[in-house]
Amino acid sequence: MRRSDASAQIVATSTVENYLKHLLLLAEDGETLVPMGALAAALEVVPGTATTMVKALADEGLVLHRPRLGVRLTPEGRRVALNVLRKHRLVETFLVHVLKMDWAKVHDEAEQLEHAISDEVLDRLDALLGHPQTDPHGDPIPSRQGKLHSQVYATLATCTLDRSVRIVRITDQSPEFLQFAEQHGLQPGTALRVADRNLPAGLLALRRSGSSAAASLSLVAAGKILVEPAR
Amino acid sequence: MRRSDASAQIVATSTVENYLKHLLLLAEDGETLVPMGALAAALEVVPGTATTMVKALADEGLVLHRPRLGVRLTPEGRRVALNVLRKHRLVETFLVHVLKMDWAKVHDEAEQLEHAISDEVLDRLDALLGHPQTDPHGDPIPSRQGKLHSQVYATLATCTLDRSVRIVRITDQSPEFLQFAEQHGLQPGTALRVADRNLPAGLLALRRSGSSAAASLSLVAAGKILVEPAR
DNA sequence: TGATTTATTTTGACTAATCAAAATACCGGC
DNA sequence: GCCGGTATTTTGATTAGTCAAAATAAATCA
Ligand SMILES: [Mn+2]
Ligand SMILES: [Mn+2]
Ligand SMILES: [Mn+2]
Ligand SMILES: [Mn+2]
Repeated sequence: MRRSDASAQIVATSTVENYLKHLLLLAEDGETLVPMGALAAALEVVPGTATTMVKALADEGLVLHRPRLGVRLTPEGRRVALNVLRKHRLVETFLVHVLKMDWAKVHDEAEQLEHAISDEVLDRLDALLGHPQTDPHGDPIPSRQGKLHSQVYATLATCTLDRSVRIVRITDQSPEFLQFAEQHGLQPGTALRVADRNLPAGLLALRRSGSSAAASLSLVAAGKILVEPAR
Repeated sequence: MRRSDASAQIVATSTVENYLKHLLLLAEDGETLVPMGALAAALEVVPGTATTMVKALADEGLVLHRPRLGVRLTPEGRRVALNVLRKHRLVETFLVHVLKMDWAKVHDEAEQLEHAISDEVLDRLDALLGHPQTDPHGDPIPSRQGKLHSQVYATLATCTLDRSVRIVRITDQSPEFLQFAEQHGLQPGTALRVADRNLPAGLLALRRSGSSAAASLSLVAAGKILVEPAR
């Protein structure tokens, strides 16, 4: 007795939710086929496990499995995935802005909470936080209607030299990197410019706006920091 | 490689946490043996399932199983159970006081969240809420140190006639009863008195303090409302 | 005491999720 | 068109948690 009309709420286990969410993160557009190995790596399971699970998800109509080629979300799977991602990012925002938690710790916390909060709590959190567009790391929060407005940005590794830019997003969510970024004041909102790039050395020099303080950063790290033109 | 010293955090699944929490609720003192059937009923599983699970918990040192007599928490099991109960009741308090949710709905919500929040989030919620002693239903919140101060109260069914009393706790957590109680202003803090008791009819008449409004209540319902002398 | 009822435990089977390791398909190079 | 390497799938086994139904123990009644 399976239901699949629009009104029926899918009852997904947290394992299923995690598979769908990671598929969304690995192919935001929803068209690209995600290779099984990439999905398995993201979920930290062996490839065989991912294959088995994906076939089950395909039976439920949540994903499309092209054997040996890859897997992608169906519209229904995407709907569920967007809702989980919205919970994840709103929870992170709550933890940082209301509970004042360290932004380096909230990802792991939200990894659990995203499966435990109801849609009603989600809505109320959203209202309490003033309907934020992005989470503390600058990651866009899917709208209630399932729109994920994901722009393409330059990074500190690619932006124009000596042009003032503002940090909009940190793409490396690991506690280590976030801790490091915070210590150097590299957070969404920070205005700065790249004073110099030394490609052979793989280094670049930063200058904070309205301050003479300088800092240097590796090209690899710089590539994880998305920016937009300031002002 | 099992650890069981004080510093080691037990890694309990949410199933295990639910078993331990319900054992605590069924025998707050921690001495009484809980019959297997009572535990199974509370968890909504068949008795055989409870027996199997209890034997596993006994192997982990979380409960003491006296075959055919019943089961009770060990000190270690009680420690875990108190922490889960603290999470449950602080989450309920947060949902009502901060997110303004209906007090009839928060129990089911907290049933999931109690397994998803970390001890750090717990502490921060506690601070945000001003270290509350009781949840919205008047249920006592175990302290961080694991003290559960559970007083013995009179109920509206047993308290002195025509003496002004204050509601301190509603023991029936079902949405239906809580909804009903709210509609009649029967919430912790409410001051009132029992104007009359008609035992044969199983009815009693209430009079709200500072108002001439009267209401009648069944004895069964009245027994679920705990009160203390007002003032 | 013996029979009947009730509570508990045991047994066997099932589902979801996982891993290890073997089998298979596909790729690029020659 | 075969060969070796890589990615994927398949197979078989394991763990946590559950139920149905049979077996057993204990309590109650005659
Ligand atoms: Mn998760
Ligand atoms: Mn984030
Ligand atoms: Mn629970
Ligand atoms: Mn409560």
